[in-house]
Amino acid sequence: MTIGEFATVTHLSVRTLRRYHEAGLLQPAEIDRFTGYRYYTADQIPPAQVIHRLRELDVPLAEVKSILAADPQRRAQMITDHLGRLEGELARTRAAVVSLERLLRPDTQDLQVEMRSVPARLVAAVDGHITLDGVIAWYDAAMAELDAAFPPAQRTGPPGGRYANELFTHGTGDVSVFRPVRDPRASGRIEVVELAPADLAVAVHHGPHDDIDVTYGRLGAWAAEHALTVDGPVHETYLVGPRDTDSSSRWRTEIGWPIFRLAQQ
Amino acid sequence: MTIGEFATVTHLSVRTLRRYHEAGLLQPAEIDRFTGYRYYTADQIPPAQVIHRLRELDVPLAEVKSILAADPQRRAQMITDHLGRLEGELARTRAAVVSLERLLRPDTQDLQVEMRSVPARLVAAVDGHITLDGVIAWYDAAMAELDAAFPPAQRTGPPGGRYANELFTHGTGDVSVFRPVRDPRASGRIEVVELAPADLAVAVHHGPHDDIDVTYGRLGAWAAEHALTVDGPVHETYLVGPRDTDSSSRWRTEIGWPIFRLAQQ
DNA sequence: GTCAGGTCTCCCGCAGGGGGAGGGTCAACT
DNA sequence: AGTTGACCCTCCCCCTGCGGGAGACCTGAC
Repeated sequence: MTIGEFATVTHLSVRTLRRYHEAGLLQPAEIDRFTGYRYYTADQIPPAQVIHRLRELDVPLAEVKSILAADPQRRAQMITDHLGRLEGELARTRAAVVSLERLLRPDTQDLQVEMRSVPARLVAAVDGHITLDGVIAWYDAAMAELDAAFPPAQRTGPPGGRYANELFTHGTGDVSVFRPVRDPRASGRIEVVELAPADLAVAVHHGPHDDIDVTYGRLGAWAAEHALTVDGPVHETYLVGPRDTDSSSRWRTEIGWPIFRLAQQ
Repeated sequence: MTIGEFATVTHLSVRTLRRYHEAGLLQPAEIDRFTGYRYYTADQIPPAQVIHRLRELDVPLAEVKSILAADPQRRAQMITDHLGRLEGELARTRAAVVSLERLLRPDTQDLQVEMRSVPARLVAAVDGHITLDGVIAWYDAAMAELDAAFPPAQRTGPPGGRYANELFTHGTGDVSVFRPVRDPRASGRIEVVELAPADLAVAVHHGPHDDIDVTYGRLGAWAAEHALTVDGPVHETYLVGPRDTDSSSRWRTEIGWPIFRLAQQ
């Protein structure tokens, strides 16, 4: 079969077939050494269709290649993994829809902002340098480790986190989650850390974190209107979180942004 | 606010803000005429967040721009339209998953292929030149028009369609859907057309059309093994379709591919 | 005045494709 | 045995939305 006939039979475009050849996904059965013409055979139709389906699922070409090269069991695993990623994307899309709706109706109530000086304190913390996509998974794992190491009786306050601004503006940055506990000690990834003191502008975000950036924005607007500059990593304190309630609409997250030169205002 | 501060507050990257400015999505409140420095104000935070959400929903920048420019009612309509498209994508993704599973388990039964000479016949048809994404919507509308013009008593056989191969290989092509009826006559988009005679290789696809290309492929493989060349637009005949049953798994679609020079074999 | 960190513009990269140029090949006609 | 039109080849540029990095300029705190 010539490439055109093969394209007709598989419902792929000629260009796409050439690209798949170049990428090593689908080697033509025969290539004329003199003319460069690609010739395909009927038994290449099923692999072409598998590639087509995987591409419909937005599997990157490189991953398609390794899926095709893997044995059936490993292949099933890779496909399942990818479907899991699609699930995650779907959840994020749903959250964006909900948040967009909220965003488009005008604000009903004003944001309560409080200035607060936080002293230094010793906590059990897990640090990491991570990317924005992985922040949820990383957070869950780190917090689970802290919870396991320090049972409720030893805890002296709600857990918190510090997030470098580059995490949001560049997609990657330093993150730290911590728990204040009676007797902090290192174990596994957990370290004993002294949190630096800070002057914070503090507001509370109600509900799930899908649109927490709205509260960030309002807090930033407040700072701008008061001629203050936000600076340094943001502080989050999980007053009410997934470990405390089943309903994410009841979550309460305190957001604290270090305010530059607050003491000298 | 400088662009960096604004980026921190909105959780957008500096580069992205510059791009949004260039694209005319978000004009900085002030631009220094001498240095080119962009300066933003607090009331630009909400629009920036709306843009952020729309981009999370994969709305193209151009469309974001027109959404922002539209009045609230029209805006809501455009967003609803986009969510409809996302729904469609989701459905297609689900179909691809199901079809991929089918594809990865080996074929259970052979395909029955029949050779058939179809004589010319006069039908009521709707023609169009369409893109692959719009084929379902176009088909539904055209078939509804045919159904309305010719009530069951006047119909003399199942409806059908002809699809140019370029539709699949280049994403756009000529399509025609038709119904054989007792007394074809033109009205609206409906024309009276004489279908050209053809020599077809015919197979029946069972089930929904999500993986109809698998049957196409098997039919193509059959043709290749019999040293025949598929040529010309494919014929589909909807023996059992959505108008005949509630369960898409009971659909039966006859696929006929014109075989080149069959008569001289 | 110095100097680090911000900011500017401009160019290149990525994915996975499409459009088109310019030239060689195939196969069905006369 | 040509001719001719459809096919195929490679190569380059463009699209989207973003990131990386270079080189130059600006800002503001010491």
